[in-house]
Amino acid sequence: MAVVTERKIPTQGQRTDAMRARLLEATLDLIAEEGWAKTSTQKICKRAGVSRGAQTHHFPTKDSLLIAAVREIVARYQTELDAVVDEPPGSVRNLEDIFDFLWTACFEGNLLNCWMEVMVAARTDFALQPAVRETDVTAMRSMRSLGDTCSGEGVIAHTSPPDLIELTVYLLRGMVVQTGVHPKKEEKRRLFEMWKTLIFNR
Amino acid sequence: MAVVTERKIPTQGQRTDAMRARLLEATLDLIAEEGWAKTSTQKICKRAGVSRGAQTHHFPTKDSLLIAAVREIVARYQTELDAVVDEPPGSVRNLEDIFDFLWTACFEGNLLNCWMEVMVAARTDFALQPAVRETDVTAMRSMRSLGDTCSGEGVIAHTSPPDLIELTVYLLRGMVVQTGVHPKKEEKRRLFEMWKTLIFNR
DNA sequence: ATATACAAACAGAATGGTCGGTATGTTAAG
DNA sequence: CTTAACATACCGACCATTCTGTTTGTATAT
Repeated sequence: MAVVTERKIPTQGQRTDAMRARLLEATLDLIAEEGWAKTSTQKICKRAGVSRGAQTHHFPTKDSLLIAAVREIVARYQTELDAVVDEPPGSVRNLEDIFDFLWTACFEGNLLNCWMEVMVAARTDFALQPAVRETDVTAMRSMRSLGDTCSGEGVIAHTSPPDLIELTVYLLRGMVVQTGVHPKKEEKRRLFEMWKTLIFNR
Repeated sequence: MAVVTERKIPTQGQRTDAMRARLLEATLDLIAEEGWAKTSTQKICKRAGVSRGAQTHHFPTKDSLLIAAVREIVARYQTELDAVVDEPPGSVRNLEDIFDFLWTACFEGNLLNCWMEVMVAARTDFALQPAVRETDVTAMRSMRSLGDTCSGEGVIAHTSPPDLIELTVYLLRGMVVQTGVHPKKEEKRRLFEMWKTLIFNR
């Protein structure tokens, strides 16, 4: 009844949060390392150090766990995005800098690899498709909006910064998939610089 | 021993060829419809109307069948490519026409969907990776070489037609993956036209 | 006759889901 | 404050299904 500021034993809410976080972390690791298809609930439990009973308690079905993982992926990506938005507070952003951020966000870490796994899987998994479509639409909208407030330098007729950003996102996604089997990153970097040249250096 | 020109009963070579073709056809259909992960040997046999014994005879392991399917996919794509190369015999090709061909080759049929399934799967499937890498490299080389003999119009400093083609391939691959969960093809078409504008109309 | 093409049954492993049981946390009455 | 009643967290085993690969047997082509 009295206000208890410190707790020695974890409350149930904390326990659920911790358990869900551990399961999601293991799920994302497995998707990144072994791919979507080989990610089974049993492996997830083993990796997370969680009993199968606990997993089924928090996520009754495999789909519910995977959908939660999908949302976790885009949530983390959105976090990276927000950090960029807030970095220069109020300053005018450079479209070229946004391109470079998209590049690093694509090739640092394995979030994008996870996301490509998810998108390809969702094409033929109708239970997964709504969540993937919804999250991808909002993420794409966030990235496009990065171009709303940037300076208009390098803009050519009939091209808007948001459209250029979306184009770049597709380009980078195509690159990152191919990198999975043929990791020549420098070659991709060269082509990406050429793409920037086409836009900015006329 | 005598030369037999007509055969009422199929020779063994014909039988094997027909059986392998049926199995590969069913495999490609399944990859396109249900995705790589859900493509099992049992479903393949059922769809091809082939007993499991026959399948294991021609493809002792699942990997051998899938690798054959991988090669079949690029072989069919290469066929489409060759048709374009031979179409205007000796004439100078237009780079913009090549772009349009890449677009249609990407969004007509489901070969590209199959290929994206394969590439994503190969990232974490080391048994598959060599075949996928090899076939992808040769296919990319073929596509790049389409730009060798084309007219140089629209070429900007430090950009060569082969490089522009490779960039376009990555872009289209990123688009086709996203189309699997969000089939707004007209929007992609609009962006693709913008892409061409950036390259050709300065 | 012999090698190949095909068929069918079987084995062993892995998967996702369900279920009974136990421990721990939460709440409210005495 | 204690304690009883309840809700939630967690555990491990079981089940039916599906998977790949092997093996044994039969038919057909050479």
